[in-house]
Amino acid sequence: MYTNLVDINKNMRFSTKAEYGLKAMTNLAQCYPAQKTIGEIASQENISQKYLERLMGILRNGEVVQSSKGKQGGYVLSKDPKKIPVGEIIELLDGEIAPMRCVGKFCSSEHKCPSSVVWNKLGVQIKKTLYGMKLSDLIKN
Amino acid sequence: MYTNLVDINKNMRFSTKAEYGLKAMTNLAQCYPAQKTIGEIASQENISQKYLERLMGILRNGEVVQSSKGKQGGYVLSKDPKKIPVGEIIELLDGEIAPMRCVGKFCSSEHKCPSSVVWNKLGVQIKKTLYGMKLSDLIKN
DNA sequence: CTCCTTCTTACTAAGGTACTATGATGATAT
DNA sequence: ATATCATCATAGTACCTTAGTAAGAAGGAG
Repeated sequence: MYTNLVDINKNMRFSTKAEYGLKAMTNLAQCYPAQKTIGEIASQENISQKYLERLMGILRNGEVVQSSKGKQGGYVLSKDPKKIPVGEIIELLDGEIAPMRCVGKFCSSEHKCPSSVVWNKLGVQIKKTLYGMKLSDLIKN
Repeated sequence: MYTNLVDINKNMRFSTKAEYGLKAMTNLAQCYPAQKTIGEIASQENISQKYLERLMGILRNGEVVQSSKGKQGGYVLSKDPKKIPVGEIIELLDGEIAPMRCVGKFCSSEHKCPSSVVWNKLGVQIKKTLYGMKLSDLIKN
């Protein structure tokens, strides 16, 4: 028997950055258009506050949230949850979605390997799915 | 600016195991029902032979290929390429596809987080896409 | 018996994730 | 002003996975 080279897929999986970021965003969506502090979000979603600070920084650079400093500071969504696609949040945090590295690096357009069809088709599917869902679809009210 | 916590997505990407394995399988599909040695496949697809040996072992355990040892030995597909879904090969090599760990570990069925909707929906989509494609779809003839 | 294959385990370098630690910066209430 | 409370930013670390390499055992064909 092979030693467990394979057990459960760690590939083809989003990081906790995406998980935490999406949780924080849905949390903010639920109180939109009110604001909240990172401390509140972190404790409600059970995320390390310090780690979440960094993630929120990325989301702020990506302009899906706005922040205000100092006392009475906090975070707000910068748009209506109906207008924020889930895919945008995930790609901000995890980088562009591309299920395989062979995009222009190994497989150039002249020397395409047959399996590249799979990765391209899948990439399109994933993006379509994630950009079709909006933040507002994730909250019950 | 944040130091490049994020640059290009390394998550949500298949490993080279899946890449190499799929290349090897399409290679075998092209000469089906003839057999080939690992050495031939490795050099044609530009993969480390030793590494490929291990991957082929996984595929053999998964019963998508059959092997014969010794001189005149080699590998054959165990079924017609039309009957081998791409998803089967990938899941053998990379493990079961689940885009987020929250399947039964953190999010139990009673305490579902809103974002789990995303991961579940996406997982279904990905599997549908990958099991819809057969090995025969990847070869031109 | 000796080639030529597949089969198996053990090991390792490089790199990424998921944080923690430490503090700077800035707004507000007193 | 100054204490307080929040965001903003950099540096460092423990752990784990990937993507191999190294070394050889097992077994069939001639």
